[in-house]
Amino acid sequence: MKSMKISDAVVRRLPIYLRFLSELAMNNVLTVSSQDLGQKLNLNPAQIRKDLAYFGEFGKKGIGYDVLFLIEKIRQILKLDKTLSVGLVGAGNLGRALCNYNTYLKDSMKIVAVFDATPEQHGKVINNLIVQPMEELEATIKALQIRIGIITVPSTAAQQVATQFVAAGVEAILNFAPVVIKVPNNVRVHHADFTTDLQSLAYYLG
Amino acid sequence: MKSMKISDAVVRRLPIYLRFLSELAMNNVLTVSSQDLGQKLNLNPAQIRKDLAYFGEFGKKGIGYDVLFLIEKIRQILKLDKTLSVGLVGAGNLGRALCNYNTYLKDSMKIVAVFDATPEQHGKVINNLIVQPMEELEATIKALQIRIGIITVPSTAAQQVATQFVAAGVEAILNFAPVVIKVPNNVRVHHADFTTDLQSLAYYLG
DNA sequence: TAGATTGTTAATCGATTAACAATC
DNA sequence: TAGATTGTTAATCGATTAACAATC
Repeated sequence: MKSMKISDAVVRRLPIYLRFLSELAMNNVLTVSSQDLGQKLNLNPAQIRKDLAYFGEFGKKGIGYDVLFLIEKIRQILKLDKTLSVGLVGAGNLGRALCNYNTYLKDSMKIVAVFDATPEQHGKVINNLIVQPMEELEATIKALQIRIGIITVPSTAAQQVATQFVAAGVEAILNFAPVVIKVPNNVRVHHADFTTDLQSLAYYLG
Repeated sequence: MKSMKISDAVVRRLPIYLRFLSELAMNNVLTVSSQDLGQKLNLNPAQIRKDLAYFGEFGKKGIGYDVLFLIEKIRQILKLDKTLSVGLVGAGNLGRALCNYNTYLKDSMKIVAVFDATPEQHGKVINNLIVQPMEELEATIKALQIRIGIITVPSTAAQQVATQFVAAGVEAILNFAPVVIKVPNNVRVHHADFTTDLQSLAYYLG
């Protein structure tokens, strides 16, 4: 069980469970069944039970899952039980917008440094963060122990930024640039490219 | 072949092919093999051939695919050969950032209307678009024949906006709010939620 | 022709769902 | 106890990959 390989599909559902569970907790709901969860999240209850069972026996037969307990467990699984530092490169419109999500991400993650290649941006303040030049990227990432990088630069610069992130020791990258970037096997990349999302949507028009 | 059901996984790769093919075209590359494509896009060549073969015989044995021809075909498949009108609700930081992608989306899609619930936003101009009140949503969507909607409002308002979109005749929705929204079966929703992307990334930290 | 590459079938792999004994 | 719901196995479903004849 311990060393079983968990599929990405499972991992990507965990934050969705977490979010809904947090909402339940805010409403003082104490327990929830896989049936409830499935209904609210448009997922099969068996799938939810299976997803959670990969990591332990979190539920009680006949009762369901304790909301607060499950929140704690999923936080641990996702390594969100401590605050993770995030660095962002690209202080354009999108980058600045993302910086303002810090309040939403709350305790689990925090964007702690912003970089940009254009000198005009340097020194500008975004949500209490000072935009730094690229030359300071490596030193800052190491000093602040940044393990996750966000890329919001134009496509043409994305690969170069990814390479710099990796060289500085970043372990995971969220890439918003509409281009496939390549990194070593030990670094994880997720693509958050809304242009491809939009284009694939068009296929489903009647 | 004509009525074969294409999986979402396939549809979501088509825009990625399209983007890279456009880049090749800009560099005056005339043909490309599935091997080349696979290498550049981190995909299996057999998968690429199979994806494309769902829609027709676009390649030439021994040669590969004609770049311009394939671009045209994928545009047709994705219904991107004519300009699609897009409406956006939520003129916050993220919404404003997305409006500036109009130039990138070029001919295939265009955000043509922006709405917001807060009166302070009404009348403001974003990238040549005037922010309209929600009361005008339905009339504007019908008048401009908007078929795709983007939601960039807070989670608490997302479901309501989705319902309004559907009522106004929108056929596909890209939801940036970190919440699962429900729509009728004939409407397609894609979730573009970077907070869950980020949280699932954390799982892969060493 | 020889080499390259497609389109497609078959094999493999993986993910989802159904079913149900265990049990709260 | 009776009803509800888990954890898990088995069945199903679907997606990816390998292999190769066809052919440019």
